[in-house]
Amino acid sequence: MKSGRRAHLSIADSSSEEAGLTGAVEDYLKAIYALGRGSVSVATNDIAQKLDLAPASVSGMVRRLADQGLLSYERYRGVTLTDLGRRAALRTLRRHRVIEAYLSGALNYPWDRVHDEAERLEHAASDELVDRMAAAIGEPVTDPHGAPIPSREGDMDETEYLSLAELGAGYGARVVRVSDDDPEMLRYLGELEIIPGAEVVVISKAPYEGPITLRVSGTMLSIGPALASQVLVEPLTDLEAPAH
Amino acid sequence: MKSGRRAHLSIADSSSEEAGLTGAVEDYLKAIYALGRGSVSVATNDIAQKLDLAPASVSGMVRRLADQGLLSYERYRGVTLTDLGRRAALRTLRRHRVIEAYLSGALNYPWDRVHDEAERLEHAASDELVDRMAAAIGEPVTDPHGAPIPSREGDMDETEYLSLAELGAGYGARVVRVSDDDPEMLRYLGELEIIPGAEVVVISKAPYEGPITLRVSGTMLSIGPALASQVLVEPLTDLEAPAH
DNA sequence: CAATAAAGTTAGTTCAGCCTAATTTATAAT
DNA sequence: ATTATAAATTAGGCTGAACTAACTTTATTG
Repeated sequence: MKSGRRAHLSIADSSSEEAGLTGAVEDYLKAIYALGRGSVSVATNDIAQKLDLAPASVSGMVRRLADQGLLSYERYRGVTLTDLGRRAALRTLRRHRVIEAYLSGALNYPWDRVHDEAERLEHAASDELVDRMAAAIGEPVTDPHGAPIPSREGDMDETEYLSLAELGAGYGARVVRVSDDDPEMLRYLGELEIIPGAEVVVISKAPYEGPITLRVSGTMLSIGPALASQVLVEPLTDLEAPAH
Repeated sequence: MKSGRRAHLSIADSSSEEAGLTGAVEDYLKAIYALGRGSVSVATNDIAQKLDLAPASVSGMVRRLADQGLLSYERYRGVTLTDLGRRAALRTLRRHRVIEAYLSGALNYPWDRVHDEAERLEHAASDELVDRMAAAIGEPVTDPHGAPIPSREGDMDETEYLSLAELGAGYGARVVRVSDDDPEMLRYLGELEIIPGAEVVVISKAPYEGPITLRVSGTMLSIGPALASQVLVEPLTDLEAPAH
């Protein structure tokens, strides 16, 4: 091999220079982390579905990732991130969410478009840039959709929340997080003011997957359970069964 | 080909979604533009050198770029950008320089590090992001090194400037631009306060590529011609041959 | 104007990531 | 225990973008 060459090794040397992972690898790790909440074993088909790839492609990549020590893998048995892989995943997650928060907070990006932009920038931004962004907007602890931002050291709040669909009629709750990858859904939720921090009260739930009626900032509205399940909430204990 | 697939086609669909050029292609176009000032024919070997690639690699890529209509190419004869190619190059240049200006202006990035960061981000940032950045810092017309930023429409100030090495002894000038890709040199120039906007007076020039003595913001200093040739200036007609 | 140097090109490889098609393994149901 | 189904894997191919080694063109110059 000629030594000084290779300005472009695809984008291999792009992002986290420290780690030297390609964008594709970072996406796999993120997906595996998301599916396995960090340590549970993940099915290759689920990875394929999440990344919109053919299952065969995942089999191939997963072997390479195992060779690189990013995950452990037994044929036909699913994969689990190693410590190295988990840390890399969290680093990418931090990048992604800091970038989202920055775009929203500093550049007034609408919340339904930050995800796609961050999806690309997360592979190109240096740690220094990400840290400067975080500092510039006051070290946020969540992204614009309420997802927790891992610390520089790789710790992340893993609290599990209830979804709005699971909340019983009569209960009040505060919205903590909404799913971030469907722009249209985000625009709709925004219109309804179902955003992190908002207080909602479940007025009623129709049976058989029927509509859920809510009061959100004084307004009544009802949404389907598919949408409600994408909204995570923290029940307000002091606001049970309000006058109705 | 399967239709809905392909989440990762390398980074092909990343950057200027409108154009769908890969990062490598954008780099080639930028290099060719820089070498040919837009319309002059450029030698493939020069491209190879600029991008730090083997000449053979350039031969291959250049053919593909010609197929895509981005440049015109005759074997053994060098390449010339087409209109399409030129516009793509200027789009990338705009991205690059707006990003540099933004990093410097909004995030306090030191001017010797903005280039490398922008080099990666320019392939990932959307036009919308670039426009928002430009707006956020007041639509700058140059980057932190004094290089002109192409307009959204693809026009760029192509004024040619004299280098400090070419300026005669006794003449005063204003620094308009310094070359941007050597961090160490930039740090040194920064220390000397030889930065865009600074006024310099050439006190004397030693013969045979000897040192050039300058006065910069009240201080005397001397630099070699190699460095001086990287500093572009605009002579101040009203400041000739100052008392000395 | 031939000899050589310099510039540029082909040919053939490699690697990352993807694909489809065919096959294998694991699981669940009779 | 066999068999159907679902999940996962191999096998084989393709593209983009690089490389080396060997060859061809063009340019230079005695």
